[in-house]
Amino acid sequence: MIKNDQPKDKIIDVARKLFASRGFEATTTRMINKAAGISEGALYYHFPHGKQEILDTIVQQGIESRVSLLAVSLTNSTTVTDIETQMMTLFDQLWQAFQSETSYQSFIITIRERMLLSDEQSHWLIDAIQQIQARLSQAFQNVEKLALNDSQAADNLAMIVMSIFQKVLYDELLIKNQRRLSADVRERVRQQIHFLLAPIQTTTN
Amino acid sequence: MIKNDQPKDKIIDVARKLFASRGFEATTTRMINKAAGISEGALYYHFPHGKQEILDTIVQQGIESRVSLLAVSLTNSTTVTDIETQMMTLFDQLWQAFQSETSYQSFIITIRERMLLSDEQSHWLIDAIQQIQARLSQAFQNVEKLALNDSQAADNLAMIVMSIFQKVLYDELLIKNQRRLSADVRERVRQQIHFLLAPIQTTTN
DNA sequence: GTCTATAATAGGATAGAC
DNA sequence: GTCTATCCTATTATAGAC
Repeated sequence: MIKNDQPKDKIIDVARKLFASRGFEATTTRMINKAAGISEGALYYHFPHGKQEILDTIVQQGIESRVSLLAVSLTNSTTVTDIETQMMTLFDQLWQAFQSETSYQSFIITIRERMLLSDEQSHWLIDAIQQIQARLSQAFQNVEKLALNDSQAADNLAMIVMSIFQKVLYDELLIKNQRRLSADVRERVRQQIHFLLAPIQTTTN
Repeated sequence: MIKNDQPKDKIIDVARKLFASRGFEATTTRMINKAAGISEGALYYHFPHGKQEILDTIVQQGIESRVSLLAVSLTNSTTVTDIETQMMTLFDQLWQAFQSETSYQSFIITIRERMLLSDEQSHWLIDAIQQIQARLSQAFQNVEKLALNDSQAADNLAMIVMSIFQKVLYDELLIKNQRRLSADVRERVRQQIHFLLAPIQTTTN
């Protein structure tokens, strides 16, 4: 994360912080100006359309950054030694995409100000989750160790895994306002994954 | 739902609608006055502390109403004929708690304006879900048909079931702004529940 | 208990100098 | 490209008549 000292980036940076902590409507242009160390007029030079344009820029940047972070790699191999471990790696990668202050803030803003955004902008998380889910389902089908009857079963398994992950994301980030992943929460996820996968693994481990 | 015509209730009613659709900060007292058909001064007679007091009242009422709606009944019997059916009934009950316009609106407000609320107020959903989860775990242990090794397993199963439900609630209500439960979404939940329970049911059906 | 009128302030946005 | 000064409107909240 290169801190660009250009005023435009500075404005985005302080505005993101303010929008995340106080909300878009409660943040005034004067607050942004003061925090960015610029004057009343300068803001409208960089963002002629004012506050809304700053919001759009923040949301758009955030989505782009997370989309690339969420392009997770799943080893499609049939010789996976530990599927559970791989699932936890996937979970950690997912969590990682919301770890940096910037990611976290723009995530909060994107969810909370959804009525000010386009459907496209507010649906990004569901879309991203669905894409990972599809690739997860594919990966499950290629794992011979799993006793899955058909592609429908793989779909269901992938959906359940993503539900477990997503519940944690929503609860911790959105409701509890908790950016750090506690060992406790992670352990509970691990146990659920273990419980879920154990009965459908073939006995020849 | 008795529509009370008292001005105080009318104010709460229109404010809830406005807060849900436009957000708290973007809603002015003038909008509320106009929509409620009262004058500038009347609002401050009923709510001396202004907008924030209205918000608190709405959130508090919403939590109380949902807490009672979420006091779901689980038949603790060991002779359950169809556990899957019972899970779907639970899901429908859960969904029902957010179905009425009033419930839906105050839910949206409670999540979105969480920075203006106390931790207690914003944690209610997680707490409610956890309570249902605990009773669900207990119920699972009492069902002989399920091949659950220990209480830990029942906990995990209950957590996974609630994750499946909660993901749907968040996605549909919060992100998609979709209050009606589509048959498609419900069917996907049913399949996941089936997939989850099938392998751990004893063969002697 | 509800009204009208208005005070006091803060909001977004712009003009024009430098 | 950045500043100061300011316009215009909207905001919350109150005073005082009825």
